[in-house]
Amino acid sequence: MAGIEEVAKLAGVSTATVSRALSGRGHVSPASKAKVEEAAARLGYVVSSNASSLASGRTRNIGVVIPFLNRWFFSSVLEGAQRALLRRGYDLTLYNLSGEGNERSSVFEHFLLRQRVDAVIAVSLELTEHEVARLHDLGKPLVGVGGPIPDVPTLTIDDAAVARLATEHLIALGHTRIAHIGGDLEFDLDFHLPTNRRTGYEGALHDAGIEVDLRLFAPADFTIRGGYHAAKQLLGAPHGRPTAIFAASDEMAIGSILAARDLGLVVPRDVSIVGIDDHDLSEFFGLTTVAQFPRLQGEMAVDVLMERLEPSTPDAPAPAATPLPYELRVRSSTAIPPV
Amino acid sequence: MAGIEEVAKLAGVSTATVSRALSGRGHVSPASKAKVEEAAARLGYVVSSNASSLASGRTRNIGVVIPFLNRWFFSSVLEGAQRALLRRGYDLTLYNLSGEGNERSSVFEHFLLRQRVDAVIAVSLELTEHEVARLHDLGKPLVGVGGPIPDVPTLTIDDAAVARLATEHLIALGHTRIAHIGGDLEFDLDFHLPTNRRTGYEGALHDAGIEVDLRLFAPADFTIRGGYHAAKQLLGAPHGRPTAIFAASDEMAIGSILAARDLGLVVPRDVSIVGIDDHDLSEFFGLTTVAQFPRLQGEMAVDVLMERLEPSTPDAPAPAATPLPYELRVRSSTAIPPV
DNA sequence: ATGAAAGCGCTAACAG
DNA sequence: CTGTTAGCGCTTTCAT
Repeated sequence: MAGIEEVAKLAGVSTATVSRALSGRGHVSPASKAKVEEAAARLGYVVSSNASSLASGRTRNIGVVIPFLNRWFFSSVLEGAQRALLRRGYDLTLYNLSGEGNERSSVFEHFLLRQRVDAVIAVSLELTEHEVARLHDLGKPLVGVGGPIPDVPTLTIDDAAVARLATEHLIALGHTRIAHIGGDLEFDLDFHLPTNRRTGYEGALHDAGIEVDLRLFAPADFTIRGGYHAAKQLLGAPHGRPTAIFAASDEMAIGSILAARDLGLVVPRDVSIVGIDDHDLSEFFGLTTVAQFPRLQGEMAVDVLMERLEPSTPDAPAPAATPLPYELRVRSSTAIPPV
Repeated sequence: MAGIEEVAKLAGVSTATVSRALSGRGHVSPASKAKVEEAAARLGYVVSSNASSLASGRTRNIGVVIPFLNRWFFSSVLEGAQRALLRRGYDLTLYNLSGEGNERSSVFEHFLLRQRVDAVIAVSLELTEHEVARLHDLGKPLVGVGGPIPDVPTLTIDDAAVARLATEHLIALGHTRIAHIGGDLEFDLDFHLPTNRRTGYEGALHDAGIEVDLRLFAPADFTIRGGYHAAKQLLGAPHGRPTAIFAASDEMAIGSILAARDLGLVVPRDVSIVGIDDHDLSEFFGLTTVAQFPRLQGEMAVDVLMERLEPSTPDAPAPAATPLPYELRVRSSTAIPPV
């Protein structure tokens, strides 16, 4: 493994110049820069990130703390963040908190503190004040994705607005008996997404003069399976069956489609179904949904961090709570209600 | 941020003792060890991984190179590896190669070489000799998961045996017209899994005296959607329809179940379907499958690496190609063939 | 624009 | 079992 000294020798300059030429900080004449680059390439030289970090205090590494890896939303955010970081020459160190609670504390008490990361991205995690403070003390910027964290810049879609849009789509088609499959309480603890979506749903009904019928609400766990069971309850009722279901996630909506089929109902003729996400599977199922763009959210989180780590303009405007895009995608799971 | 010196002062010992007490290498009296730990806790001291790495040459960080994040197999392997590493106090730095080809080369030419990782786990990646050599030169152990890499210890299920087991299950039920949905060529380039599974399938047929009918093979892309379309082809044939389908992955098998339903066929009465994986969704669909355990595979990969990084016994036995467990899970998608 | 040299914070001989 | 000390490989003032 060639060191900086060898590169310096080969290029006929000092190690300081090599460092400057390769990192881009400080001025170096084009001539020396070329010589250094050529020498580095010839020797296959790559800076040691440890030595560099120790000397400079910057690691060029970002920590991403995330509760799940095997769910569409989370893996998509992760993918977006990874891409954006790689492009900028940053590494991504992953902390998955899917296990029990003590993993969480060890991540916050040890892993994140050992100076391995310059900043952290917390995905759908409600951090305690103490956790935030700990990071803050170290001067590590923190940005959240999905689920607001007090005093921390966070990227999160407007869940109420998204839910309202989905519901309004059904209302516009003429539906009035619109059921909702939302999150159960357990899910609401971590981030208030289910509540917010439900609020949007109820708001839309209310504005349309439709009374909210509590019997048309069913909780589930955001999985296909959970959505299936919830929808069976809703659609199996002998009287007053809803003509439409708004599910708080595409996976639950897909479960609802399958439940409808098993009950002999034709979607969308007998029942319309709409979800939120635009999950990978949604197109296949012809699911109408409100798309959110988690990959983009991951990328944007990186953008926000970079602006704080390497401000392009001195007056870095801290985007407090950037609104994120979403978009209704009408496919074949929604139609006018049965006559 | 407290440093080692302050801890040493507070504990009344030298920095060397602090280092030894906290890292566990070298002998320290229980008394000093206790004092050091107490002092460290009081000051909220955590070693700087950079300084430690630079001085010791060990980073306590493992690189994981993986082609997808949003597929069940891959995210499960990742999750397993992450858990196992966290438990041992290691970090995991992620390199996702899902983008274009140049991401791959930059990962191998720069990221992995900057001394940030002690070792790398390559998931379902066929590395070039050059890539392997590059890592080898740096003295970085490398272990593969899924898909053999020449001269590198690799954890991979016996795809042929797994496929054979699935097929034999169908044969034992009395099926003789057994179709196979396998990978298309594109998939075979990276790791020969599709070919191996097909070989197992054909071997089982052959041993049972059943002739392989090429018309009963359909390629797909390992997704639900792909499996759906392939199965429609297979099951839509007016004559000589297969009575069973063996899909090379659960996602394709699930697609097949959906296709059968759309064609008015009842599973398993009219057609039996079996997959490989035991995907999260398989139980919900009642899919009979051969389970593999990707989370375990990720954990085992870490075990193998640890044995090389921190040998427990001097005579570290390099496990060349550990066979991995798999298990037939019979559910409700397979039955005797229609009369 | 470039070089000399002083560390960054810790670990690992080496003594004792 | 513990302290002393010399680096680990690079970045960054401070001069020039």
